[in-house]
Amino acid sequence: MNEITSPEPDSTDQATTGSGLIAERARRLGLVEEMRADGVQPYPYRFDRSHTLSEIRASSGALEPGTETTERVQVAGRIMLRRDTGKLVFAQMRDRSEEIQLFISKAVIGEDGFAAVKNLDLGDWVGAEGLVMTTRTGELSVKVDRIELLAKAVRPMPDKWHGLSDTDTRFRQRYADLIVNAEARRTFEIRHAMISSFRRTLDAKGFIEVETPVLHTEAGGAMARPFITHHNTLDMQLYLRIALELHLKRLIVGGMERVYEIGRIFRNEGISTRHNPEFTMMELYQAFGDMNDVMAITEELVANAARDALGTTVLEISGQTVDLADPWPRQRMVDLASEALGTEVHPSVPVDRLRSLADSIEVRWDPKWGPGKLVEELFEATTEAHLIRPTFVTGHPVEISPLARADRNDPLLTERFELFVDGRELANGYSELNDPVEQRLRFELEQAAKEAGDAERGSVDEDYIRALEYGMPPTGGLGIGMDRLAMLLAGVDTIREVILFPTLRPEVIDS
RNA sequence: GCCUCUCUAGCUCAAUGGUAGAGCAGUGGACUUUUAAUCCAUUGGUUCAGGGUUCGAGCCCCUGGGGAGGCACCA
Repeated sequence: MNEITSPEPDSTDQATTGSGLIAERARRLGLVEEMRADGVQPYPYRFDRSHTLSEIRASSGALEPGTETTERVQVAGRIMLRRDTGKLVFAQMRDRSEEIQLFISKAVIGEDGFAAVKNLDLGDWVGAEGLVMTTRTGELSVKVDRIELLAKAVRPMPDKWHGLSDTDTRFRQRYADLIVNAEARRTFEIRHAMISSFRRTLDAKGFIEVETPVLHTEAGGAMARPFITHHNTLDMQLYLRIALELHLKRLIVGGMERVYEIGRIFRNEGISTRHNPEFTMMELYQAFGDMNDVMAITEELVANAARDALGTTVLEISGQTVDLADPWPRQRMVDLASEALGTEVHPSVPVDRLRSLADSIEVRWDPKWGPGKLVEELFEATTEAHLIRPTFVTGHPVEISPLARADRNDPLLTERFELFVDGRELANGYSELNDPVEQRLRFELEQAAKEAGDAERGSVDEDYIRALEYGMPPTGGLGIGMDRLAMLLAGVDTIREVILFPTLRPEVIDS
């Protein structure tokens, strides 16, 4: 785009008589000025709408072709298409709910009104008043006798037929994407329906929605590199949270019994089709329960969300037909890895043996890793990508699960599960470790690993230990990656499609 | 961070190393039942940026930038 720094006296005239974006914008701004000169407000303050477009379609969608009704409506929306046959203009109006045709006859609306219609551009917001009718081909329409510009679009819309396809533009200018791409609108409707369904399910079960701090003095509750920020007045370093877990469990200590939070968390790691630096997690904690209780809740939440967002629990996932309402298989991580490798995989297996197994399938390993981490790596390399149908993988090693309670039958494993669907991890939960003495030992192991150079490991959260010392009841906890669940329900293959404004490098915008 | 691909008009896309084009949008004209309306005419370009090779570069090479996919890391 041109600099505005060279305004020759006649540059505006030139722009309006030429073409391209500059001229197009100048032409439309010119129309705005003309309206003002005529005493018409091109950006009025409000409009009284009597019906949404879907309401009209619901009540009058079955009219016979060629019907004239006496039902008067006031509708508002954006002009998406225009078909001008001279003294009769057909315009497609769209609001949030629907699209309906405006039937604008010069004989009905009069000279002045018709002249104003001729000045409308695609993308303009208008309010229109008239009678509901159908054309002789049966198209439901509003026969307009009054029309008012509600907001002038001075920039042209993307291609009316092809929409926007450039991913860069779609994500940077999400507004334009939403205007022209119905798929994008549908995806975010599904996302909303899913989140709203979660709240209904949890509220019905007696869970209380809470909000906990985003700014943390220690980034705990998960293994991830945090974003670091700074508070000026306190002159202290703060971290953006990487999980909701530790604060929510403090609330269980406080006696709230059933809490959940749907919140944004931040991880300073790579970006991919499955990862955005900020993403939305739902975590819940239920007193007196264990991992089995929260696995049941997981199944219910996801099945309900599918029902509410899609009207069905049956999904096509990577070519397989899956009914989310069916119970999901539960398999131990060590069994899956053992089966895949044809030999026993377990944290009790000597670390050298596990390392050579890793070598045999070309999994790179770090000498700092213990047997537990190696078990997880072996599972991920052999099995994770093949878990298409929803599957609970259980029994993660203690070494990689510092906040989960040890398995009542196997001290090297925990009562933990992760839910995998379509090869992606979607949820994580466990029987929460509530013994303050053991929790301190686990934290100390984390801290030692961190000091040995593993930036993703944790440290000792003294306040959290103090909370546990007051006594935390037996508790089941769950975290669900809401973006990934939205991907599953919407059937899209990148997380950017379910995040309205995904993280991108800054754009250089010239004027 | 590494590898591969990609970037052309407002949008969607063409263009053997040889005059940068089309459709949509826009402009002018015709048309009172269209459905991406149609028909006639027409405006519009720093081909992401900067270098290089060449008689000649949108195209080949180098550097940089944006984006996408994959790997690594992770959820």
